[in-house]
Amino acid sequence: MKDLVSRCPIEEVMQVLSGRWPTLLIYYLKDGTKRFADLRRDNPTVSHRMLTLELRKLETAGIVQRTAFEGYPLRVEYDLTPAGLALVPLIDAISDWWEQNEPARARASGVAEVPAPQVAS
Amino acid sequence: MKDLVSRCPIEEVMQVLSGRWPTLLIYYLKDGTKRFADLRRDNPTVSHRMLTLELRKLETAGIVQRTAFEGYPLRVEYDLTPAGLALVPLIDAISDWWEQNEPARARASGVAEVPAPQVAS
DNA sequence: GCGTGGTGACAAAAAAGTGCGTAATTTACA
DNA sequence: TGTAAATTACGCACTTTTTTGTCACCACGC
Repeated sequence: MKDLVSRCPIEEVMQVLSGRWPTLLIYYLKDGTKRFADLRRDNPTVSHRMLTLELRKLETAGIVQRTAFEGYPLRVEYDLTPAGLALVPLIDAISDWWEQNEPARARASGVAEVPAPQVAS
Repeated sequence: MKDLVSRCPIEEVMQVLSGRWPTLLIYYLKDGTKRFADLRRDNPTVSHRMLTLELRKLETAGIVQRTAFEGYPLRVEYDLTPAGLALVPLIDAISDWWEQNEPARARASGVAEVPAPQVAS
């Protein structure tokens, strides 16, 4: 993560969406407003440090809206922004693609044949 | 990357597509058959070790087709599989989404206001 | 002795987990 | 009634784990 800016947009998006959590968090937030503790309950394997870091990243990327309320006990709400909502069907599409291509994966992880053993010209 | 299998498909795809190289490699391969050295020339910053590792990953994921020819000098060709080709427009869509949401990002990285300072009930 | 497409060992760097502290209020319990 | 403890959403320092880079080496042919 040297520089946030790169030549092509794909590199930039992937800096945000790469990793286990970003897409998962987007999925959980798809259901509506969530609080920090809610998201931890949704996915118990994420550490609180990671969760804050990832949420901040999604926030600065304009995907997640963070709303902090004054007073104790603390209360912070997370929502998808309109941009974040627009991203959901795109992630869905990739998810569907993955499921549809399961047979292709099965084939690919199978035999590794040498298809055209060529003779030197 | 503990186990390759997880509950939901998104987690699985992201294990393959996460990182700088997977999507970039798919983009370069979109133009047609490429050899190992071609891909290194396309992106000089990837180390040869990373390139082999990433290509293997994409291969076992059924995205890339590897074709090795007998004889010296060695010759190995890489292509997108039909599944890989089907993935291209989906990545494109996310790339477009990213570009369209640049203004939203600009806003998000701006001020962080406290919207509703609530009084205790 | 360079190019080709790798593999493996080791080192550096990056990412992620762990545990502690913080604030004010609520609740738990003796 | 008093006090200890839990809750909430983190920040910070430290350690562990994972990822990535570097270098050397292989195979052969020109």
